Amino acid sequence: MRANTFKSDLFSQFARVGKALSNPNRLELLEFLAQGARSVESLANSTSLSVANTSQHLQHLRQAGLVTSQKKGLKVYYSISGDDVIHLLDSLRDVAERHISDVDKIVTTYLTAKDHLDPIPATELLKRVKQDLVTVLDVRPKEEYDAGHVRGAINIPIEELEQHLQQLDPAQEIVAYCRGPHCILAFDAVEQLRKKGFQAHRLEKGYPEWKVAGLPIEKTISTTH
Amino acid sequence: MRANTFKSDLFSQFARVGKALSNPNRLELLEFLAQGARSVESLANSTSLSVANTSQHLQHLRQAGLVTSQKKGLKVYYSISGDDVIHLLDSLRDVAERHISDVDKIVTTYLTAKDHLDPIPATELLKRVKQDLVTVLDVRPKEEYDAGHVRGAINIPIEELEQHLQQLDPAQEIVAYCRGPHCILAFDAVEQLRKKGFQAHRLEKGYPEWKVAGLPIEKTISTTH
DNA sequence: CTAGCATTCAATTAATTACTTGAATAGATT
DNA sequence: AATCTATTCAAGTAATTAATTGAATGCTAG
Repeated sequence: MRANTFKSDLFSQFARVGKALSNPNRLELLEFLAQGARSVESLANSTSLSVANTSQHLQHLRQAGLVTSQKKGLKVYYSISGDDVIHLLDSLRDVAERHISDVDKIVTTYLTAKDHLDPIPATELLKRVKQDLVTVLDVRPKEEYDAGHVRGAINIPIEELEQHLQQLDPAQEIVAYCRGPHCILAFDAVEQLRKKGFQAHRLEKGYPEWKVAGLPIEKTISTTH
Repeated sequence: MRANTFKSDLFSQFARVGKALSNPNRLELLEFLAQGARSVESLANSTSLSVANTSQHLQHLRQAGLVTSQKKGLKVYYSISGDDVIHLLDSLRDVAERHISDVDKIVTTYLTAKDHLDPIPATELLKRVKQDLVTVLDVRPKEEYDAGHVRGAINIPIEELEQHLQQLDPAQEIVAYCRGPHCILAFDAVEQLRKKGFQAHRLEKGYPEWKVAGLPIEKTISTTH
């Protein structure tokens, strides 16, 4: 029957994308890639995976159409295929957050702060930035910041925050962001900053969402090497 | 390390949703459920699955938060958990369509018509409806039409289309829709109608997308039974 | 053109998943 | 209370998936 094989062929294709999203390690790789292109080795170092295993997962993702790869010199760089993939990941997290009660349990178990630290939406941040009311703080590793960040944001990786507090104006509100709505770095940063007396908030989502919304970004220019 | 178990715990939760989307049969069940609530038996009849197997898949979906169940009399009715799930499914299909070349291959293999039969977007249909320029045709089974349909649409299930052509005004444009952007029913309907000399087009997406966009719908009132 | 490096491939093992079959449960109907 | 009906549970098999290890490939730079 024409209609039935068409249907099952199509659902099998859609399921390939679902399969790619069905492994926690692959989801972590996608979150890293959403920040910018990365080599296999670099990804393996950022996760707890072996290089060979990382490579296999990346190929799985590529076959599902979620990432693309490009060889540059000795290294192979993987990137997210498009903005639609960022939206898909956002949708996935959104559904999980709304309908799986364990997600909320995990967040409240690991984070002491109440009501998720009052996240502020991107549009609101943009407004305050224009009035010069806030310091925007990117707490991701330098590598990710360099690959692209919210325009005007300063970068203090979370591990260095305590040592570099003097870079921050105690009189001005701070809005911290990182990789996405559930990335712990910004949560941690806000907690630390509040303890030190700063007025700190978390950006509702992360850099990838800011970028695909078409909001202003900038990159650290890298010289050819 | 606090951050790492938080992260892997969270990604494991998100992966549960991915897992639920990783099986073609579950995706088909979700597509049916997106049309309206359905009993296990009814879903088993609409698919090629046994009742026990259908039940297991539905439980898998429920554990991932994608569907909810409610017992009414003898039967258990399953429903989509929320609009966010419809968006997730749309996002999934969108990514697959854009980045997996096989998807386009399948569509063009099974469908002779060129450029996917000129789909018209929902906003455009709404405009033409207001000017009374089109007949909106729902070609899904009556059960799905009754559970909810585009306001003003008439229902002729695809198998009955050939016998009921006299219900359609040959002078007016026809826009056909069904379960979603890749549902074959509307493709078939447009093909059939064009052969008979009608000016027919396909609605770009299906009923679930129309509904979650907040566009006007209506339901067939069912008496209690 | 050889040595070194990043990535991929191939083979294996352990774990998970899909589906079938038949029995069990929990409500509704007689 | 006994029976019927829709769904779920439980056990078993076949198939798929994740991760490890070590070898192979394909560039690059000396």
